[in-house]
Amino acid sequence: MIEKKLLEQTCEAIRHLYGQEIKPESVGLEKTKREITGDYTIVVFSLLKISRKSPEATANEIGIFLKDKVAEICDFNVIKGFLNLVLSDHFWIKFLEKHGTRPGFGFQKPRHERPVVLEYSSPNTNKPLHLGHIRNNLLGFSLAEILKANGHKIVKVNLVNDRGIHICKSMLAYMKWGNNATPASTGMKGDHLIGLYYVMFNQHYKAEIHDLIEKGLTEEEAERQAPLIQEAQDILRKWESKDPGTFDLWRKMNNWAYEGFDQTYHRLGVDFDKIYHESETYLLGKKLVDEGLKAGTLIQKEDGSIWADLRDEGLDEKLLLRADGTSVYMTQDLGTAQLRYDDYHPSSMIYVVGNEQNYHFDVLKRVLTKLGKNWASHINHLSYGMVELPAGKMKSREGTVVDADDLIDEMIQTAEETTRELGKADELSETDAGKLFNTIGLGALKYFILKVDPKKNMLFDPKESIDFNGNTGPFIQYTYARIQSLLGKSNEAGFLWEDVTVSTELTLERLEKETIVRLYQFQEAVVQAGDEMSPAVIANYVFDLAKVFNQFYQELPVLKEVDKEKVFLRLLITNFVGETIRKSMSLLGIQVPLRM
RNA sequence: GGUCCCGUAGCUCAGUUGGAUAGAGCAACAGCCUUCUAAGCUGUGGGUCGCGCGUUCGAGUCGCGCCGGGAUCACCA
Repeated sequence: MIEKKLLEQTCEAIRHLYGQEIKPESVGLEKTKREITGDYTIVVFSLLKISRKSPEATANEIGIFLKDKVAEICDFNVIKGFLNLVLSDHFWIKFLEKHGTRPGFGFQKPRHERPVVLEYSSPNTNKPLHLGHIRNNLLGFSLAEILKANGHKIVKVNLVNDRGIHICKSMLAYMKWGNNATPASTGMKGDHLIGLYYVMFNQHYKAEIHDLIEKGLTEEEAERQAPLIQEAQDILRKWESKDPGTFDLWRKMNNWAYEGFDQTYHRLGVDFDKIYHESETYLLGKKLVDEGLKAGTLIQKEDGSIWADLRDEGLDEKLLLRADGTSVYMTQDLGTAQLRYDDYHPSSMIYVVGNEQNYHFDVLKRVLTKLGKNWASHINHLSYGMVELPAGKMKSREGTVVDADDLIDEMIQTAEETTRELGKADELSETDAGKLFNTIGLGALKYFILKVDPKKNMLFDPKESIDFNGNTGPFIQYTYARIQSLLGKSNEAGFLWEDVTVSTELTLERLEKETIVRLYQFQEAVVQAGDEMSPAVIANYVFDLAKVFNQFYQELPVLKEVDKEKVFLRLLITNFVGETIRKSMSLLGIQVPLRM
């Protein structure tokens, strides 16, 4: 709001000084760099054509006008073409008093009526979740929180890919070598048990291919003719014809997977409002395709298969329905999109899906548009990059994946070791200590993943990358814990700081002001994160805030000051920083401990 | 080959609608616990922002062309 005022008054200054009208948007207003005195900077280079004076003279004239007209500006300085405006301490202190104790700060945006449907996670039921899913789940959950903070209603949706050849492979291996094992009989998580058979299938399948190639077949022939894959396809056909035995096993094994997933989701702290199953929705797309064919927007080839012709849009033809009438991936996604639209009439539909499917979503939107769905333009793909390991890429078939549950265990264990080493768990009960290790371990993991720009591929080094010092979750949690301790101490010491008000003459020290300025910018960071669909904005913001506060904490006494107003002011800042850290971290799905 | 994404310090990453001397963390080295939690703070060293050309008062940021890495272009999902 102060920005708006500065922009308007700058226009006023130009009208007054040079007799020309310009638009507020065309004024170059930005935050002053940290090393330079000032809070806001107006870049005047673009105004030189109007002023017909040197950059320094122009900046000076505008500065004089603004200082005179805007009460909040107490001073200004000019460096080359940069007009640095200094806002008064009084302005910042008033801001602190107004917002410092209000818990909802940063969330004053108007509510939106229509919801946003946000799909994330979307697991396959034939193997457990891995590191890639963790990035997906954390991004999805965090984005939901950020959008909520921006006034949106959110429907979190999970689309479970519970049918197809992959689950049949696990089923086949189980029938052959499973010995009726169950999660209960083996003590394994259901999804891990199923994953075991998926790996088993691939091992035997690979061996069969190898043998067939020895016998003189080409690789392609071998892959197609191996008995195991043919048996798996047979199971798929039985499933599609609803063969009772196959269907029962399918249901049983899928339920194991769901139980396993639920545990992992619970540990990660993510949840869903609605779960769609592809087995229930995969037929719906066919109807859309039929309608498109009748309307003449789709084409049918001689063998009966149906296609969308996207060549005049720079893409290729895309198969939508096989010759035998069965559906493909795109068909299903058309159907689920329509279903989702009918269910919620959302203002937008967001899909959190890896960037390897960029093309798929491009095509999905175009086909829906072709089918006359004008809401297709409201589909957004939050495309995130792969998580790479130091050893190379993750390949599920080659066993070079990082299992989600293992990773979480490892993080919590490392947190425990480090915490005990520092002697911080000594005074805690077993349950409290356990909770703390959990909070720290998961905080480290979540922050590490979320601080990276989603669209970029990222490197995950389990040994070295997970640290508890520096730009990490635990560092921010630690800052919060110290703040809580400090506030507790202030209560013990009997500071009735809610009764005090700060006089207008009080001046801010550099670190106080820097901290307040960052708090002021918090709301903007939330909006930006929402627009860019990037929790990384929040993560990097809150680290910056915590870092500045640690300096503040180190250099400025908070409770030892004699001046009661100073104590009050610093407690106000401390409390405000604490609240902002808590809120920011909750937008990332990260908990903060009261002590650590 | 077509399309899309990425390339910033030894490593992992930030870098606001193009702005001032490109920033953090890790790692290395040197300091700071009798003082609100040292998972902290301060300091030092470390850069051809992949390369080139262009746009302009000004380019890590925008445009074009190269180089390098990745993804995708399936009757898999």
